Amino acid sequence: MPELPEVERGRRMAAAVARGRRIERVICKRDVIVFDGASPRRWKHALEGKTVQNVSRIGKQIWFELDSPPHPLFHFGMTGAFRVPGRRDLPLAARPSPDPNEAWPPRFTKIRLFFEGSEELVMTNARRLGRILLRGDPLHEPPISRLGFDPLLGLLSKAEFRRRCSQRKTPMKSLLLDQSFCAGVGNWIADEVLYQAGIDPRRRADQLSLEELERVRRRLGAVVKLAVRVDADKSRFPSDWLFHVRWGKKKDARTVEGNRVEFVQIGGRTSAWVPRRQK
DNA sequence: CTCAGTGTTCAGTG
DNA sequence: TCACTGAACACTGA
Repeated sequence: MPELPEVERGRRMAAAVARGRRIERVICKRDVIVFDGASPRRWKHALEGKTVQNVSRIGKQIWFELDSPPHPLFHFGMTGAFRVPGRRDLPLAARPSPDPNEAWPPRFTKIRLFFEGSEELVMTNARRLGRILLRGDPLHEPPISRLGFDPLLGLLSKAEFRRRCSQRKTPMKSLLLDQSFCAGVGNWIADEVLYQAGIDPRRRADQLSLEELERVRRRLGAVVKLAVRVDADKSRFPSDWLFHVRWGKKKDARTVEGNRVEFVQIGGRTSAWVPRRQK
């Protein structure tokens, strides 16, 4: 379930386990898709004995800075996640009491990293749309080099945001999802931002007024910041967010704040919006 | 059995 | 070449 806030939670979890520690052992599943052709042997060789200096994130990409290249880069896709034993990976409020029968390593584990101090970090990926890659200079190579601004680390200025939006004829919803424009936004964040900004998601980016664009920019910054502050724990998202009604089946008869929620396909993605509030 | 899905990429179109 | 669209990818869970 990874958009920027969930990925940032993953980054923090990984940092807590890995930062400053030496990688003692690596176990990789053979998966040509997720590892983009790299063999388990190559991964073992690249990581074992190295120390993790830092864990960084831009958009939905996470990478470890090791003491020497290549550096591992993780992308969760639609279903990926970091896990650590004992459900310590879940947000506090959502953490069930420890289950002694919990399967470990979890189903769909792709890589297990064992650190000094008996720490373990696992990445799972059920639907194999995630990627685990090695990069010599992660920041300056794809996929990271192709990313646009990260709304948490570097929200664009009003003028620059306006300038870039004014050259795009695509629907505002599609633009927000474009990782080369804005890194880390996914389907729920885009819908939430447009709902809070009061903008019809189908409207072309270049046709929003300056005042409307500024509302979008501000809500983008605010939604992401708040979601990260509560560690992507949805139960702590404000109760008036569209988020709480956008999921699941039975799309008819849903409301937020008494207003009807509609669903429409935009750029191939289901978009939830509220005609009464979004013009 | 069918279909949608918190993501990305790439071929095809104008 | 550019901007944009839609299908494909892979597989689970409803």
